Amino acid sequence: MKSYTPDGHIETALTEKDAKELDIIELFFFAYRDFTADPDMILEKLEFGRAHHRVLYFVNRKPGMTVAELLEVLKITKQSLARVLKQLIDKDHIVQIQGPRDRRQRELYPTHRGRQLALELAAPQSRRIANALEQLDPSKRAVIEHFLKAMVNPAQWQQIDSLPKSG
Amino acid sequence: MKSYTPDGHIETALTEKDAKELDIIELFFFAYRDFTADPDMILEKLEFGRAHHRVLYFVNRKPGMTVAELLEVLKITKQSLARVLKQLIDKDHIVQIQGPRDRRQRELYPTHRGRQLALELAAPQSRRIANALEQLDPSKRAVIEHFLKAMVNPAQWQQIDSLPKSG
DNA sequence: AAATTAAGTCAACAACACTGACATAATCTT
DNA sequence: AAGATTATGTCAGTGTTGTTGACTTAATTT
Repeated sequence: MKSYTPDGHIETALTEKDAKELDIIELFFFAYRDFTADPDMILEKLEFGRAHHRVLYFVNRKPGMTVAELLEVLKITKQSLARVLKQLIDKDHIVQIQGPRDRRQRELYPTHRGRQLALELAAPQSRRIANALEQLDPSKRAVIEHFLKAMVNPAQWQQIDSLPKSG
Repeated sequence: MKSYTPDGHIETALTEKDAKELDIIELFFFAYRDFTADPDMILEKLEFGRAHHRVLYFVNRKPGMTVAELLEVLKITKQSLARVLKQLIDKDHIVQIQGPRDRRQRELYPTHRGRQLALELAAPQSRRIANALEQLDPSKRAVIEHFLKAMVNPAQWQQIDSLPKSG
């Protein structure tokens, strides 16, 4: 059914017959694109980028996190983290405190400003999610969460589970 | 309940009480991180990046797409697309054909090689999704699709709807 | 005392995005 | 037919976010 042209190019679209789950592959792309676009606009005004957002987010979710833990979650190198973290510290969004048990470690905490910004950045994302869930009946929430968690490598579920629940 | 320390840093974690849907915010982050990691490994060997993947994907999904259409979907500038597209053309994954109606346009088509690579890149992503769905009963598939579509800006639903269905 | 670990730093580099300016060819408008 | 607009391509410069590799410092472990 794949139609070839004289010069060898393909005119037939790739569809579900060729590869499964294409619809979800592209929905995931579009959803993530728009999901990140909202905070990006806020960050631009502060001369921060998406990398700053990620650091700020996780430090707020787990205050006292060490540098090594953060690197594990973000899956980037310490040199890459260094620049971004330095800027967040300089602009008084995060502070580093020498680890009490092991004084080589640096525990990361948000300042009041850092907490405020994290909340401001979370707001449009919460709104987008709440809006998407509203169109579903409440029992469906668990389905979404289960699906998303199953999309994550099981080896890293521990990262998710280590974050605090609603409390 | 927010506990301040003498020097002003915050030790209390950000939780659902402070901002809604945090669990889905972070699940979305982790899921997308791992979802893109699989094709990234394949691309590395070919000296391609994630940008090449996105171009190749959409050209395969809608052969004959023009440059302008692609820019709209990817939300990048033509200068940014140029480099990546040139490399895909040089390495014989995509061809450009002068538009038959409007000869200013360049219609983009995958070559056989380009189709093969698109399939190879889609494979691990399909597998990951199929595996995540397997743990749910089949009726739940529609719930996921509905949720993901609702996460996309309605103004861009037309981009999703313009892609070919299984047919 | 020696080895290892946590973190920081310097330097070079690459991918992928951006802005602004300009060129060419084709189409549309008047 | 002339002029304006459109689709694409290209050149040059810049910024963010990532990489590798090498080295330092201080603290902890062996």
